[in-house]
Amino acid sequence: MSGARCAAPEGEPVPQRLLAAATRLFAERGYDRTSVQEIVEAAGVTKGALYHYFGSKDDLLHEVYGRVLRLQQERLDAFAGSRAPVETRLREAAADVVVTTIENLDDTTIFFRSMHHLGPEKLAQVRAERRRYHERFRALVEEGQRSGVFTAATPADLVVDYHFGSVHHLGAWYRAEGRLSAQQVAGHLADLLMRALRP
Amino acid sequence: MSGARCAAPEGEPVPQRLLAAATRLFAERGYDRTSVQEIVEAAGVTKGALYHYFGSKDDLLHEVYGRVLRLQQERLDAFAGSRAPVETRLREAAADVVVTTIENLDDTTIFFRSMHHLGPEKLAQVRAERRRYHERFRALVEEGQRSGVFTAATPADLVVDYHFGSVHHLGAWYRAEGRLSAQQVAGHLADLLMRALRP
Amino acid sequence: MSGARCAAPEGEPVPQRLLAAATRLFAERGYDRTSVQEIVEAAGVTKGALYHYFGSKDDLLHEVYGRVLRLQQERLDAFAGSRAPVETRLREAAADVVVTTIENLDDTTIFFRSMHHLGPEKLAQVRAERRRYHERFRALVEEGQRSGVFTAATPADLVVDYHFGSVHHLGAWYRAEGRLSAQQVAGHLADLLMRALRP
Amino acid sequence: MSGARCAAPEGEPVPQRLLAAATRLFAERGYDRTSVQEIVEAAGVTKGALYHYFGSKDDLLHEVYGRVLRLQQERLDAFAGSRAPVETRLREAAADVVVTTIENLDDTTIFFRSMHHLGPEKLAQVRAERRRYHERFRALVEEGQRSGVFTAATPADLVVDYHFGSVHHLGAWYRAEGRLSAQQVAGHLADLLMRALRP
DNA sequence: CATGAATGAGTGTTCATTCAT
DNA sequence: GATGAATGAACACTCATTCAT
Repeated sequence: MSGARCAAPEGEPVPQRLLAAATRLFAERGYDRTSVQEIVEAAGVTKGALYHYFGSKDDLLHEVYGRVLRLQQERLDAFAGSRAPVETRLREAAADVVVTTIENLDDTTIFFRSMHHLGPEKLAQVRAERRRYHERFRALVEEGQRSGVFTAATPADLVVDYHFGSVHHLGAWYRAEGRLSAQQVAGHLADLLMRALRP
Repeated sequence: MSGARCAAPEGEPVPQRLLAAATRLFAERGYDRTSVQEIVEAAGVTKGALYHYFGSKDDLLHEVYGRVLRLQQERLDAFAGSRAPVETRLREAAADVVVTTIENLDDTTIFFRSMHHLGPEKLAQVRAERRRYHERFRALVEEGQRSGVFTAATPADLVVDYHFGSVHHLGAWYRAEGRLSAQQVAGHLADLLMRALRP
Repeated sequence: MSGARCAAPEGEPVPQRLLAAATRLFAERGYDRTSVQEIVEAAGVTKGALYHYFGSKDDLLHEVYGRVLRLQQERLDAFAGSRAPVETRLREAAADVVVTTIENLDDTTIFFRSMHHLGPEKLAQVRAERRRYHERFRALVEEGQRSGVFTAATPADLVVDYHFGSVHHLGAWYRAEGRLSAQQVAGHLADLLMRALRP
Repeated sequence: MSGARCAAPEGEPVPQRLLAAATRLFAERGYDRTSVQEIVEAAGVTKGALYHYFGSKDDLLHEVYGRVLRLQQERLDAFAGSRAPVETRLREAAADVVVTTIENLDDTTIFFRSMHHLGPEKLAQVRAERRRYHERFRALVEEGQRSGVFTAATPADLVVDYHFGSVHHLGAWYRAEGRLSAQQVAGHLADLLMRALRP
């Protein structure tokens, strides 16, 4: 009866097991095609346990978002805050967001596909954090434009949306078993961005 | 009974009214947050009428897809087939897909967000048409790379995914009432692509 | 466009084609699993045509019943009214109802399975005709019992229900492609009845 | 709120109440004239409760079948396995199936009228159990035919179908408030069978 | 005579959530 | 902390029937 019968090991704490199961299922079949029943079965717990730790189904979604937002914000802060020249900082940040997106492809796929299932106040919160991330990235572009190492022909926020568009889109085509590693893809996409910014 | 009480004018034929209502609602709140009941109310008809013309809810989605796929394929064919130099042809195609995406922002938003709700065989069909579109675009990039007017540093399909990523992403940020017109956005995004391809 | 494309030949009049199609479909999948749409498609006409000739879906059922009731009543009248000895008359009637049931197995299967779908007044009418048929048959049994050629140990109506039970049940097991012909089955069942009635 | 307002007493467990309500309604108006809504109202619970215990509407039907099949199989085993002479064993089995059919007339009426509403795999299972029952009964007939106490003029399976036909048919005419008790009917029908088998 | 678009009440089923234990 | 029976509103979809043409 006990032991390692289910995918989620009983060693890990219940909330983590629930979150892991939900993440996998949301990415596999989408938020609304996944029932709470399926999540608790995959996590090897009962419905009561889920509602003990999470207020609702979309709380789970919110937690997934929190995880990926926190991760990306932290990494961006690290790259942007270095003392390297701006083109190095932007390049590394641009490549890193690709790598971490691929490494957490489930989370980010869910992010961009299921946002609209959050309730209004959680959605507002997520959007605010997202905007902060965008602005931080945009500041790097603007810094380079002001100092002349990047062309100012294109408004900085368009540049940011251009790059992030391709990042969002990774879930639509990137396959781990494919020809290119995460690092190779990141290198190529960062190259494209840097070339597009040459004066 | 008569008059302009509902959003969908009674003058138009019922199938068009249904499709218009569905498109708007799918774009506003997503495919599965939209009930069939809401669609028929918005169109001013009854459920029976909907199922008289469409086999299922996801038939409506499929019709939206058909419309946008046909439109984009035709426009790409026109641009790609011209006699202009390859950099002109690619630039115009790249800008045009932005303009038509913005002009049909509801349809394209639905497209990229709700694809996974189609049944397997409809999904396969849509994906096949989508792939053809991609390949046509990629052929332009490769032509330029072979003739040396574009850099070959980045594989052509990555370039295409890079550009289309930003196109898919338009629905996430473009607002008609914003600062930039569709043409201006298209010009900027095409510039970014062309600069990224400079040798 | 014209010709013999559909199962129901266009040569036959429309009401007959409808009735034939309905009979086949009712027997195949039951009354409620058959939609009016399927009937008209199988008959190669439109819904309007059906409602032109028949007042409702259960009118079709009623017509099927009428056909089989009329047929069986007529045949029973013929056998019962002959001048042969009563044991011959009963035996022949008992065998004949088996043969005609098998020859119209679709109709009779529908009859015994779908009766309860008729509206109250049609149901009453069918039941009345059915009862007349039963009574006619019972009269033969009683005649033989009074004259001593049949045992009177079992009440005549139980005898009739015994025999008709096995007739109703034919649809559950008889297969045209099976080992026994309709006549052989009829012979055996009539034998069983006659032996059961021996004094 | 409390009290004896509904047919199903609140003392009994919910699944039993649902099954009892379903049995009664299926027998009264047939499987498909009975809606799930009517069943839950009769049982005094909600739809959610029904689907908590039963996977689907036809699961209810299947449960009814299971009950009657189990009962009849057990009783037949008891009678067939006794040490009495074969004519006694067959007579008692033939009479007993009539008594238990009458005592569970709702269940058996449903059985013979609604079988075809089961899904394919459930139907196959029920048919297999039914066939076992038939074969057990047929073995008794064959045993008597081999030993010469029964005539071999009629094939044994025809004899079995003859008798079971009349059993199936009981629901069509037997009324508890009628002239004959279950035992009396059973006696008469067993008599008919035994007389029909006399050499 | 016949059409087929349109109706509207109805179907079985799902599911996030609650709460007595 | 955790259970799982029970809720109740919502869901996509069906279909016999009607009626303007």
